[in-house]
Amino acid sequence: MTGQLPPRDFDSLRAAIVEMRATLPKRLMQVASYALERPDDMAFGTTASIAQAAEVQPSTLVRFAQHFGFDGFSGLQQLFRERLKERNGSYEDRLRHLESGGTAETEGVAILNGFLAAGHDSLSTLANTIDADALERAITILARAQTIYLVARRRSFPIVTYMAYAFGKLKVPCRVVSTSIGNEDDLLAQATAADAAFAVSFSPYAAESAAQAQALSERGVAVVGLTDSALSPLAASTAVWFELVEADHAGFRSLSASMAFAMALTVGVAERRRQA
Amino acid sequence: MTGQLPPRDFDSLRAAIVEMRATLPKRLMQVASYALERPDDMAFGTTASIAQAAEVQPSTLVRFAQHFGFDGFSGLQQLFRERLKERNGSYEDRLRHLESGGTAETEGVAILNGFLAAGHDSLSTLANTIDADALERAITILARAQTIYLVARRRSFPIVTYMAYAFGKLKVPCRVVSTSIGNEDDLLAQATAADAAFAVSFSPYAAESAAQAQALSERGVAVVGLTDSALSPLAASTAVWFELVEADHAGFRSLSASMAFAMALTVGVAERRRQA
DNA sequence: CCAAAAATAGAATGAGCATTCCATGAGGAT
DNA sequence: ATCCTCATGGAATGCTCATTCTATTTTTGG
Repeated sequence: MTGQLPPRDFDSLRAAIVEMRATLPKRLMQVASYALERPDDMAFGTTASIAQAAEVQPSTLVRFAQHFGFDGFSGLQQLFRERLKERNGSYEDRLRHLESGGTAETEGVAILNGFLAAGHDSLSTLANTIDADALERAITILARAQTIYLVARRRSFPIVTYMAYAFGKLKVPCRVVSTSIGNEDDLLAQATAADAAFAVSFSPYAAESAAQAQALSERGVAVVGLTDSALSPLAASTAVWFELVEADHAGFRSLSASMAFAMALTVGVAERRRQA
Repeated sequence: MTGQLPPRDFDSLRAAIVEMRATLPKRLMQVASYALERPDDMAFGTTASIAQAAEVQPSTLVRFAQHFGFDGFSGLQQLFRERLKERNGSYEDRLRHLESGGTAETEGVAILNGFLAAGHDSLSTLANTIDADALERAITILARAQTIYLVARRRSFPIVTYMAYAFGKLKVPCRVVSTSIGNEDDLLAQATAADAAFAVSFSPYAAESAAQAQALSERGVAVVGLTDSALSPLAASTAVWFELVEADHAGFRSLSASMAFAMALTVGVAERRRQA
């Protein structure tokens, strides 16, 4: 490709990269990923700083640029700079475009916008209602635990699935109390007062989740709860619980705020354990 | 002014310039005018190029910067660069606002606010980048399917878990291609051209997801993809794919926007099927 | 399994950069 | 009028940058 004309703008470059995806050598691919992932940094950085961030050699950046027909890295970087400038200039344009486009909105986009609006609402509500003390206590409880038991069903299940994934990455021992073998009770029987649990249950409440939270609580295992109402059966048997109401769109709720909360709790716990 | 602290952001600088308007020497005034008039060029230019454009000496630019408390021109230029970045996404803006406003903020709340800001940002980005046509096509493909196969691993797994739950409620036949029995291939072997699949894969991409999406695609099953980069191995074997980049907080990403998108797609498909 | 080709890492290089320095010029006070 | 102060122009400087070069590793093709 070296002999050809270089892409004229950022979108062309993007297209060229996508097209060559299959044939691009390893390191050049690394640069390509970084370039598309963090275009702002590409615009401002130097070969040295970008190379370090992308974990390649500075010379690789030059080879990458030449691979796409540029003289050197500088020519490539110009594309990223112009992109930033243009984004700025046409900012109002884009807003207007969104507004006008809003009239000819397809049904799919209308639904998506509904969920996006609901997501914003949920996140804002959570920001305003969060109890800082409760959050600290919850982090303390979970950070102290030997093993964290994660209890959830149905709609709440994805939340603990994600937490389990993140905890795993962070080397925090946890177990999802799940049911494909049907040995949940055996699993829970292993929990001791040195452990802790995190239980999630949204309306309509799954009876098992509440029952398991209660069982754990009675055996001296501290339970942190996440639910959507003070009347939730979960609230009764938790040491700390949080109320989180996801805004709904047309009767359906997404998990936008719950996921943000779950990640905050997960990272908070890992951070606390790291400090200790 | 030379001894004082430099302005922290572009607006502060602007205010400082306006305030000193009367007492600023002639050449420094010239620089000030140029800086406010063409901030983009200030962000990208070199002392030489800017000096020429503003019709002053390079050293005047340095003196100008020092006059406002910076070490040199580079520190001043940083303000103009950050201004350009922030215009694009208000994420960092908001984070800094949260930082400055939250005086007695506990660590847990700080982390949560980070994820909330990231969530808002992700949702906004999704709203701005969604391709309405692609969404309609995806809904059409999935609505026509006899059975929808859901492919995802690791971080993406909670998304399809939730979709499976919601599809179940909505009486749309679907199957999560998951692995506790290890019969994934047998499961996929049942898929025909009358079916369709939805595959999710975020970096770092799980090889199995991409492979399964490709296998399905090769057998005539239309695949709708959700990923975070045009370079994702998933993009190669999909009939329609969406790029969704979750903003991160301290290197961790939540699934706020992904969940909103998943629900929009789910409800959109159910709605389309109801109409047909 | 080997040879040829391509890709890569890392040091070397030269150009261009921000910055400093100093001589000169302008303006105001005594 | 003469000094003093501060702004200015422009050359000098040292440093960082993008780029090139070469030895080595990895990949490709017979």
